[in-house]
Amino acid sequence: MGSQERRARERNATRERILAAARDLFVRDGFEKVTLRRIAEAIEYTPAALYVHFEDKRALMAALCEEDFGLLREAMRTGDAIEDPVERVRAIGAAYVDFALAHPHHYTFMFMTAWPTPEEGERLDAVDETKMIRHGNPDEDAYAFLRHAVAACIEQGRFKEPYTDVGVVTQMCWASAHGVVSLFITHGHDPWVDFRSPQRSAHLLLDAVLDGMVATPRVAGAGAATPEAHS
Amino acid sequence: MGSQERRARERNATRERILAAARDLFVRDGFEKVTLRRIAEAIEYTPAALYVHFEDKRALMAALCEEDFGLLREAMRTGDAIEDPVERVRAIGAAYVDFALAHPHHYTFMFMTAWPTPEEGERLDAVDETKMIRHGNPDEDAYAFLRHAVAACIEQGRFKEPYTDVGVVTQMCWASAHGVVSLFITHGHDPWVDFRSPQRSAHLLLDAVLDGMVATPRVAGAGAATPEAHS
DNA sequence: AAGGTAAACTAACGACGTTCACTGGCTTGA
DNA sequence: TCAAGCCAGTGAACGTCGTTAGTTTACCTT
Repeated sequence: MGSQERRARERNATRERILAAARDLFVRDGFEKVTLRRIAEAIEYTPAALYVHFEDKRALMAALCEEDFGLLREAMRTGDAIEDPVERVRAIGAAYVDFALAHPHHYTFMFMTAWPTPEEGERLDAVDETKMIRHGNPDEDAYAFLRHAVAACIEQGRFKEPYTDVGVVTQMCWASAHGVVSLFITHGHDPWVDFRSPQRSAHLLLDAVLDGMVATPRVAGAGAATPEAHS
Repeated sequence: MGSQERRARERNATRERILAAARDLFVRDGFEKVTLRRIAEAIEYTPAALYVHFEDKRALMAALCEEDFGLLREAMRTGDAIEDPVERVRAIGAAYVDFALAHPHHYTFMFMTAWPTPEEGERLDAVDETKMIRHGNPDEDAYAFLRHAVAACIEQGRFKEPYTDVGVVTQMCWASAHGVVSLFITHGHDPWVDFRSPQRSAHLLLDAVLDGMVATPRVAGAGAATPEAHS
């Protein structure tokens, strides 16, 4: 019977309707306005109905972001074709920044929300696998992607000492992009700080960092270390 | 009569007791565990009593952080004696990072929490002055402090093109420190990212950035651009 | 001693996430 | 064909939260 499949399809459809309603509120009003009751109301359901499709609110939000963070993964592959690893890192950073600024609420949720640390008691057992994967995977992907590009830089001897630890350098690059966009998201509209274009700041910062790390800043290379490349 | 003064003193004392109880919960359990009801219970008061001393929860939290952020201001003055402006920026960054890692909950609240943006309707009138000052002032101070050091660098021609915009360069430096510590705070304990010492990463990042911006990286100067200065 | 002031209390409101017993329509198998 | 069972969704409640209005209580002033 295809009826089972139809049921599964219907189930998935309402799941998607829930996520769509949530995304609607999320993108428009931000994280704290997304309420199970509001989501339910939007699709003319009862709040309790959402628990048929998601374990809890956090799982719902995670699923929502996981969907949209496919875009980040895809965007970061922009640099795939670039053979020069330093330029690839630069391209990845630019894509990352563009994504963050295009989806500030998602970005806030995924990269700027400190989840309650597993409280001593609840270790491997209580924290079930799906939760870990849901939360960790999307950006692990992105992280691994950046790390791979950084590793290529180091393997080719493009970075001088002491910038030869893949983990540390990856975090430095990540932090450069994250630092600019997250500051802009939280303080970009504060009146007391004259915020310029975050894109420009981020590009300049990544340029400066890479310029500071490359072994031979102004040698033939591939034009890798000329900050004027971005305006 | 000194009775008025005594009343004021008593009033201030309970205000401090409230803040102390809040800080206790805050430092130990983090932001979302700090509840007006819990604070009140800790000092054997009723939740409603807190509204005699603070306008609302946010004002209470802001007052709490404002107190402790005096430490940040003080810590950042460490570099005051350093005459070389680039080195001063480096010292400021180091103090900033140390503070953030020493007070992660405070740091999260002040620099990583996106406040609800003034919603179109409520502009200059609705958002009253005290709120603005309470929120903006502590880190504006720190921001102005960093900005001043950066301006000295630029005035002395220490940074090459295109790193000559005080605002942009200040934000780049700020973002470098903030990027590392905020990533560490949110993702430092995630199993899927092998986080190294955030201090080391932050120092290296700031070194790389400054190294990438200084006009003549390896010239007599003042040893300003040797990343090995920090391990 | 009477009146005023202000800190603190009692009690409640509305909104939140979450739970649990239930219902009603659909699928299934005899 | 019809009883059994499954399961998406309901209704009502629980405990928590921030916040408010009205009231009490203790002290100060006159």
